[in-house]
This record gives sequence, structure tokens and C-alpha cells, in this order.
Amino acid sequence: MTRTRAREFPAVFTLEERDCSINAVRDNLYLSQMKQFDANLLFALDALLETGSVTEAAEQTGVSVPTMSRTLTRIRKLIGDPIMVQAGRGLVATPQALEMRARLRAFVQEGRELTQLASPSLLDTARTISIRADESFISAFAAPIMDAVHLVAPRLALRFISHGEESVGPLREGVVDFDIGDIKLSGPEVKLQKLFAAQFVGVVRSDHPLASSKITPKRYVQYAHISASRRGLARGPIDAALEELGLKRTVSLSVPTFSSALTIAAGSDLVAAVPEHLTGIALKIYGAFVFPLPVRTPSVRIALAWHPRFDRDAVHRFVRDTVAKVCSPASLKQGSKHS
DNA sequence: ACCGTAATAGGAGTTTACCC
DNA sequence: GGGTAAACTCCTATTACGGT
Repeated sequence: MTRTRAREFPAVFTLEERDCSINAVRDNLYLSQMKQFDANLLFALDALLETGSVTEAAEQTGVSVPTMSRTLTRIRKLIGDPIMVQAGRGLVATPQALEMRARLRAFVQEGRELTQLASPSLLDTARTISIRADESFISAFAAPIMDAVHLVAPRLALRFISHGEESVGPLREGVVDFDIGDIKLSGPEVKLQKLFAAQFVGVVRSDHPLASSKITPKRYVQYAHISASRRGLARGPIDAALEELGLKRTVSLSVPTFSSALTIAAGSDLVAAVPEHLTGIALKIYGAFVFPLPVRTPSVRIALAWHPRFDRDAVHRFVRDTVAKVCSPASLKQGSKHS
């Protein structure tokens, strides 16, 4: 496997392309050269030719003088030429070394560029990151996340897609970079980071009669409700909590998303319950009245999930950190206050 | 196998002693 | 005083050795 690759890109491994033809690769001589080859030798030789001194080349490359001296010995053996010979206190390059110099420079330059490619600057990275999230999360966080991302990585594009069926497949294949929501996935193929615990709040239009005085469970059930459920379910944790108090609400309308429930509630007599992170939008855009639910409902743990194979990816890490910052409880508090 | 420390070898520049 | 050779010093490369 490795040998096949070496045959495909022989020029990377030696300075003499003519000796690295497919025929030469088949040659035992080339294979024995491959065994001795170390790309660092060429970086060292470049420093030696540039400085004309073992001492300075050692300093430049961060090794001791004896190490550089031994490296020069290895280079001499590999190339079969003295490469640099004593001239007074220093060394001078042999004609063969001088002949190699220009190509060596190009090799070193290319090597440096390649290693820089491995750790790209976020400023220059052009890439699209796909995030699968619930629509309420997208409404509340897509814009602030994008703003925070673009402060550091202006060429990164974010693609939010609606929350479909949860599975590891898309994460593994890179079709989806992140999954955000009440993640049920677990196992070695999923990395999780908790973002926040989402509580539900009630929303009505600003001049709704419910907003005129203290909202008790009894008053809460006196008005017709709108429920948000992707699967069209009219019953949820709120109904269960009310039932414990011997109360029952009337759900007159059921819609698939929290955003539409919010929009409809803000322009009707209906009472909606939406995740707390939509409070900002409810207040700022709709001028709605937002209130704590009069019954206790369990909070939903919102987490960020990704596949371990992207764990060390610099862009992934940056987006993860940014999402976590934007969604931190401190940011959420500030966001609600500002709205 | 590779690295660093210490010792060694060798070349060049500087200083000093000696001779004219 | 000036030129020359020997001694000394400094710098650099190499090698031996031990540690990781």
C-alpha cells in the first residue's frame, strides 16, 4: 500500500527525478534509498547551504551543533558527495550541492506550504459547516452564531438544516457536521457537549387578558392554546403537569414548529408555550407578553453532537467553541435582557 | 535510532618574541 | 621600526559516549 503511493509520487522523495522513474522504483537501489530517506535531511541541507555553517544551520533548525554535523554526514552518505567542504573556519558547498540548491529551495518551500495546509488559518478557510438543529434553535441562534463565526473566520459558511431523523450516519459521513438539540444518540461514534437546559415559557399577545394579572394554573387553562409538535401531538409535558393539578387545557390548534406557534399566538387569542431561548424574538419582533409557565415542566437538555473523526479538526473545534459560547447561560441571559 | 554533552582536532586570526 | 615565525586564542566541525 505504502509502496504504491511512493511510486505515484516519487519526486517527493528524492531530488533526482530521473532516478525516480517507475523503473528506478522497481530497482533495489531506489528501495534502499527510500529506507534511508528522511525529508528532514533536505530541510537540514537547505539550512546548511543557506548559512554555510554547521553551527548556524544548527541554530536555525533548533538542534545542537553535533546533531547537525551528523546530519551532514548522513546527507553525504545518501547523496554520495561531500556536499560541503572545509574552507577556513567555515564550509563551502561543492558544485553538486550548488546545482541542487534551487530545487532544494523549491522542495523546502513546498514542504512548508503543505504543513501550513494541515493547519489552515481560520481567516482564510473557506468551508461550509452543516448544522442540523431544531427550528427554534435556528431562529434564536443561527444569526448570533454566524456573527461570532465571521468575526474570526469570515469565509466560513453555515448551513442549518431542519432536524430530521437522529442517526450517526450523517455525522460519520460528514453530511452533517453537528447535531444540536435534545440528543438521544450515544456510543463511541458520538461526541457530546452540553449547551444549555431549555425551559419552556408561555407567550400571548401583549394585550391578551391573561397578561392583565397573575397567571395561575386555573387562569392559564381558561384560554385556548396552540401547541407545537413536529408529529402533530396535541398533548405534552404541560398537559401532564396540569393533569396532576386536576386541570386540563384546550389545544385548539397544533402546528409543526415553535416559530409558527409564536407568530400565531402573537396575533391571536391563543396561548403558546415555546422554548425560553425564543423569548428574545417574542419580545423584540412580536412585542408579545412572555411569562413563566404556572406549572413545572421538565427542562430539555440541549447538546451539541459531532463525530469523533472531526474531534481534532481545527475548524470543527472553532465552531464548537463558538456555538458553546453563544449558547452559554451567560449569553442567553444577556440576550433576553437586551431584547 | 537519535539526541546532547564533553572531548578532540584543525584552521584562522592575534599576539609576542626575535632578528635584521 | 618593520618583517617573520612561533605561540596562543578563538571558532568550528567531528567524534566518543551515555541517555532516552
